Amino acid sequence: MLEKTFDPKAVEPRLYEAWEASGAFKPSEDPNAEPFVIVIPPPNVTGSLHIGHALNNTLQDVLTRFHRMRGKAALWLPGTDHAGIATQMVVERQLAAAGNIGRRDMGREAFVEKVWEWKAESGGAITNQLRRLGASCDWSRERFTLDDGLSAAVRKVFVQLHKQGLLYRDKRLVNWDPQFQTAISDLEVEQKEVDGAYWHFAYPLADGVTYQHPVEFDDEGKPTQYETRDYIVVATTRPETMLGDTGVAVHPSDERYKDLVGKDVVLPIVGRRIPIVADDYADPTKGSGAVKITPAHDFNDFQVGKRAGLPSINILTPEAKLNDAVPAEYQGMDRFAARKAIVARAEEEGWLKEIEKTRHMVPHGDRSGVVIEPYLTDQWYVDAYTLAQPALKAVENGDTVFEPKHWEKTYFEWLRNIEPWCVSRQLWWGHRIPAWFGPEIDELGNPVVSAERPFVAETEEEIIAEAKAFYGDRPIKIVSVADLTAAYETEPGTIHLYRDEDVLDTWFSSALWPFSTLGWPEKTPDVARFYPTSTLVTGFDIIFFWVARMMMMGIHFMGEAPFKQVFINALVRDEKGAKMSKSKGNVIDPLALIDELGCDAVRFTLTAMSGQARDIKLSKQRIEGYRNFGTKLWNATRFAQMNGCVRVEGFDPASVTQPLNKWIRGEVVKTLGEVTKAFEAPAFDEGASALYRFIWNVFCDWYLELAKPVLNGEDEAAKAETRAMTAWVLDQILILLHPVMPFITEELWDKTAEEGGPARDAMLISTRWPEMPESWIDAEAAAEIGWLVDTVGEIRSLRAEMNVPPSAKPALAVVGAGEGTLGRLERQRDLLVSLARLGEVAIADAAPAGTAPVVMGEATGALGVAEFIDVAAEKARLTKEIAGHVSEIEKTGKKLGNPDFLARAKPEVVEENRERLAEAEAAKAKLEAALGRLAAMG
RNA sequence: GGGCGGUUAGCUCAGCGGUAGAGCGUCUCGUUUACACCGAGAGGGUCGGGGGUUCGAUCCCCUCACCGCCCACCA
Repeated sequence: MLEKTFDPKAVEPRLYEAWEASGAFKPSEDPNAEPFVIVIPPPNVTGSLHIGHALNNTLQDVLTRFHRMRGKAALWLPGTDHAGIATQMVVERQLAAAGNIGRRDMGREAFVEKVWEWKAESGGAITNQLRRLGASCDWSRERFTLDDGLSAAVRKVFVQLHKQGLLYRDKRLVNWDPQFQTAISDLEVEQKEVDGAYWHFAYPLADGVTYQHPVEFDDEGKPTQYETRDYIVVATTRPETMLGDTGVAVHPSDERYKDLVGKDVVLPIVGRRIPIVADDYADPTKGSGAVKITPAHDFNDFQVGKRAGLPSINILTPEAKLNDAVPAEYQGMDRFAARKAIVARAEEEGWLKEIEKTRHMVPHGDRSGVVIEPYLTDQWYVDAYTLAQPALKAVENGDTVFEPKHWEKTYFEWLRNIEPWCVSRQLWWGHRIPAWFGPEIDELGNPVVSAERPFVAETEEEIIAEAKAFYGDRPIKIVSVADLTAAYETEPGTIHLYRDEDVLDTWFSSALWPFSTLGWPEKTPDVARFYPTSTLVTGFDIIFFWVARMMMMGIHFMGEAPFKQVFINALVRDEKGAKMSKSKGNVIDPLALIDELGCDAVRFTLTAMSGQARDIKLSKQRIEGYRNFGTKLWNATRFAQMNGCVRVEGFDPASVTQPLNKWIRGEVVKTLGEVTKAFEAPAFDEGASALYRFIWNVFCDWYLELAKPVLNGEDEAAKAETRAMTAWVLDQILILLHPVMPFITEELWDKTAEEGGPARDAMLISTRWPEMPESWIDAEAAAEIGWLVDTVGEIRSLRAEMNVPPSAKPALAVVGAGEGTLGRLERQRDLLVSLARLGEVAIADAAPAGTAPVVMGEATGALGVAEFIDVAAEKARLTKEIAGHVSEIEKTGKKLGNPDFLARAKPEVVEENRERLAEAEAAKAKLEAALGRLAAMG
């Protein structure tokens, strides 16, 4: 006999092990089985499971289990990401906290060693947590972005893209993170609104030039008064950048400055003469209309500088301190200290014209949190524009479909405006770029050590070969950067190549995930069988970072989009709707919830709430509700057990004769259809609610209650049929619920087999999803049980309203029953008596005195409640009910009285309304008759 | 500035062209041998405002308001 409640803690680890040991997590090797493939969004290898992972992975597991049960070769491929910058940051912090020397002092090799140590220490945590979630991943195929196979894929992709001209080295402005001292991509920049100011500076004109500047205007905005100026005003939010100014731009059509174009200003502090240029970028309506140009430290200015032929002067070190390109007194000064110093000096020297306080957006590194500097460096770029075109097309033409569909707009928006992707990072933890540099060759064929020439190949042998082709007969040697200077001196005739120090953006390797994990570039059976994958389940926050890039790389290298469907799941928030964060302390730990309420409850909650394609506000109360749902199922099974509802070998649901059993059979068919459709879509919430409704509100509330009198009755045939049916329905419930609540269902699958009946062929996880014919839905049985349920509901409601004590068993007289109703009444009499707690049930010609009316379809029941009747209360009740019918009659009557409605509405709608009107009129008549009798009595 | 999403019962949300729904909470009743992590019943909404289309609008269109998010923007 089952315990009173399910004990998840005792069961979960045991079942998980049993599943894994059985090989159920591996895809079927049946060559005829259609593949169903999901690649996991790889969590950070050193991370731990948060509620967002729990949601995302629950949905993936629901899909995987569902399709596995449907007979597909289901593969859920797990793995982890090395998460370059994030992991490096964690380890650096740990080193600092432990009072260790920093990474730069430690050196690259030692530092990377430390990171691997940290990975070894904490790397298993996240995958073990996925196991606790019940994730049925094929662990035998687990991958890590830095393992050998994936690293080979990364090298191959880098080299091929380079060969195809889709990956190149370029000197341009990048988003520079001064804390990590690396370039980051546009996506890793977060705009934050901060308090700032526009500082208006007067730059003096060179050579004594002056001009007339308008200072007063009439109503039409025409200048009425001018003043003579020997300076031009520019405004900036970053005063320190003025040290790098190489020009001032005005709009070509700006009358105010027309005569100044071509003239110079003398840059204060620096004393450099810089030209005033005309450029469309300058907006006459903003500020003074003149804008200072710092090509080396501003993205717009860089473009202006290019067009106007202005030089770029870099004034910053990688730490964002002023470098030796600025006057000595500012060298080595931090950028923010320099800002203050320059403003102070401007004020002192009288060229600070105005300070305009403002709030504006400033770029910050999403990991470091520090202000990003545009910085001029050599980096590797991917030609994202070219790769984006087929990726756009694949979604436009439906090869890949987003669910919900509106996310496609987001995807399109980004890809249509895509910029070159900077993929090199000045970090140590990641895939080292397979590029080596040698000296450039001048016109005379002599090496120029000061100019780098890149060679790109997968191996050093290939590099040497390429270098030979380029440098001719000279001896060629690969050395480390550290040894480079010494090598030049000791081996002057030799060409020295050294490897690029940088690593690749983490997302570069993630972009290959759907095929690199299958073994590509090797031609493995997995690549052939499992690419492209079926559904990607992920959050909208990484559509750009990851989804779009996988689409680009997948199509480019595999010739086919990596997924047929992209399911975007919501973001989980706390119950007040706030984003969870450690600093706010509102983080919900899924593992704590699993400990407390069981994995199944957490999974069901997340599944049920996943319909919200935006925010999920998670509350513990909700999870408790679904824990209760599990208990309900547990106890229903327990009830079945207590009543000998054992599975019967060869039982055929088509053979049942009892209306009750025919009815529940039809309900099972309907539920199977709903759940199957929902998980195929997928529309997880719909599947969850169909299951919940059927199991609790249909099976427990009605079928089992209606089965009780049968199981306690004398009719042995009906009893046997109902027992077998109950066991069968329970089996179907376990199967349908298994993808969402795998543990409790598997446990019950096992326990119910202990009570006798045929042995189980397999664990539930490996059991096939059923198929049932529509013909199992019996309309007559459904109508009969529907009638019974309605009648019971009516009587219960009436009893409650009239305060009939639960122990009282009033008689029921049925008036006006036709042939059909009499038959139903005969067949369902026992159940009606039992569920409505009635005494005698008789057929009568008229309602006896002292009864209250009950609508029973065409017939009327007269419930003998004389002793409980409070005439006034009953009058009020009847009057209220009649009023309800009257408003219904009015509404429907009005509709049916409208010729336009009759002419234009669909016939079935008109018919439905006619029926509704007739029913309401009949019910009203019955109740009015009862009210009349009551009046006569009272 | 551009875009996306939202506004339905006290709360959290379904529904998305033909009688307004669920869960939780609230109130009343209940020791009917599965379950109090339960059962029975009840109350509770002019579906954000205003227009329009339609025989009919919570649902489609327009518009306004408010909330949230994404992208762009540091003169």
